[in-house]
Amino acid sequence: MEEKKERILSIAQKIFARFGINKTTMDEIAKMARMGKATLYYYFKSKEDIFAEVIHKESNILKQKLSEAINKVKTPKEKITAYVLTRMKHLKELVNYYSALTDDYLDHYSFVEKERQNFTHYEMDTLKNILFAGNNEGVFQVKDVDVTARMLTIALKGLEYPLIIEDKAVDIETEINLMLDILFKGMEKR
Amino acid sequence: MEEKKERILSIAQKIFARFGINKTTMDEIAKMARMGKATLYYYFKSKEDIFAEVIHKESNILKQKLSEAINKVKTPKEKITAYVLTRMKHLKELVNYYSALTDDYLDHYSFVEKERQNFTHYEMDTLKNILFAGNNEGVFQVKDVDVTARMLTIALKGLEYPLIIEDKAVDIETEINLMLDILFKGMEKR
DNA sequence: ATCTCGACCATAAAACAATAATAGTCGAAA
DNA sequence: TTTCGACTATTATTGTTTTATGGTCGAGAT
Repeated sequence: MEEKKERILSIAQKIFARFGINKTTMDEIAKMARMGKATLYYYFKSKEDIFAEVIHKESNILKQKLSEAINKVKTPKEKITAYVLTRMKHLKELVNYYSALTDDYLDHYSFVEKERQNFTHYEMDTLKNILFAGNNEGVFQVKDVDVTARMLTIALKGLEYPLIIEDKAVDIETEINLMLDILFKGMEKR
Repeated sequence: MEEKKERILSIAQKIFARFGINKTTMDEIAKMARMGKATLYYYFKSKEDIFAEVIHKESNILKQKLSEAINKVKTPKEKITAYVLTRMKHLKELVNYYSALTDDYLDHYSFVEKERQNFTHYEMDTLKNILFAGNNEGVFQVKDVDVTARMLTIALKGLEYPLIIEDKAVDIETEINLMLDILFKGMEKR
């Protein structure tokens, strides 16, 4: 029954978010889901497997939110702005996924690596498409779309840092907008 | 005798670089310096103290290299390029300092935090000065110098990541130059 | 068949004790 | 002023026992 699986996943998601994969026990998940531990193994192969699915779910949520945000606006500039802001906004909410992307101790799980690559791929693809469209519409004049897309992801990576330490003195959204202003001016056709 | 202190520091620097602060013993340092362990305590208060001075020394080396690189060229654009490339090039060489900036397990040492802040301050100051000069010379037209400088540091922070995993497929220097091209275009007066 | 679980096992983690390493001190001496 | 051997108090390591936990199985419920 797919519905039960979902229930387990959403419970596990919360517990993982709070304690991480190591400090979360199968008994805990089972108890919270009001079922025997053995039952979990009827629906999932292992603890890793549950975690992997949680990560995957969160990853898809983020991708969906990003795609939605992009489609809601028209111009390439708006799309990039929407992308960056949406990414910032939702990434920290998806605790498990975020920790999968950043925590070193999760490196050795192959599914984590797979999910990371998958997202990087999506991110690069999406940004490249926007840049291409911008070029075609005559808004941008980006020579090397690949490099520029990579540059954007690098900048996004850098932005995660102030996001974590959440320095209240800095208004991240304003900051991002000013930063994008410069980037846009650099990419604009003239 | 200040010279002896220097000798101890430069020996400790090498050992710390290889084994980190925890796995380095005072006996080791003493033996390498061909002196009794107790003598170390004549020159330094503690092991932390030695490490702090090593960090401080490396931090100063980096600052000096950066200042040199900047002064060697004239235009603001050249200065920024020189800054970024010099930073990339030398940061990974200064092993102890680099690990102080990045390793979480060093967080609780107050001198590490102090050194981090100190460097961030230097970095922001230096970049801001270049941007100001660029504005005054009519090369740049940067509205908010503070935010732009912060943006540059964020981008630099993001660049550290591909630096660590050193993906051979990407030529970092070329990448940086292309990236700076866009940024310059965005900051240029027109 | 599909699903649930108690009882069970093997392994991994925690707790503990005993031992060894190590940071740091001190007084004597060069 | 500088050096260091001998010492101590702490911290880290190692080996051992105990506990916790991931995962299996077969019996029974639906």
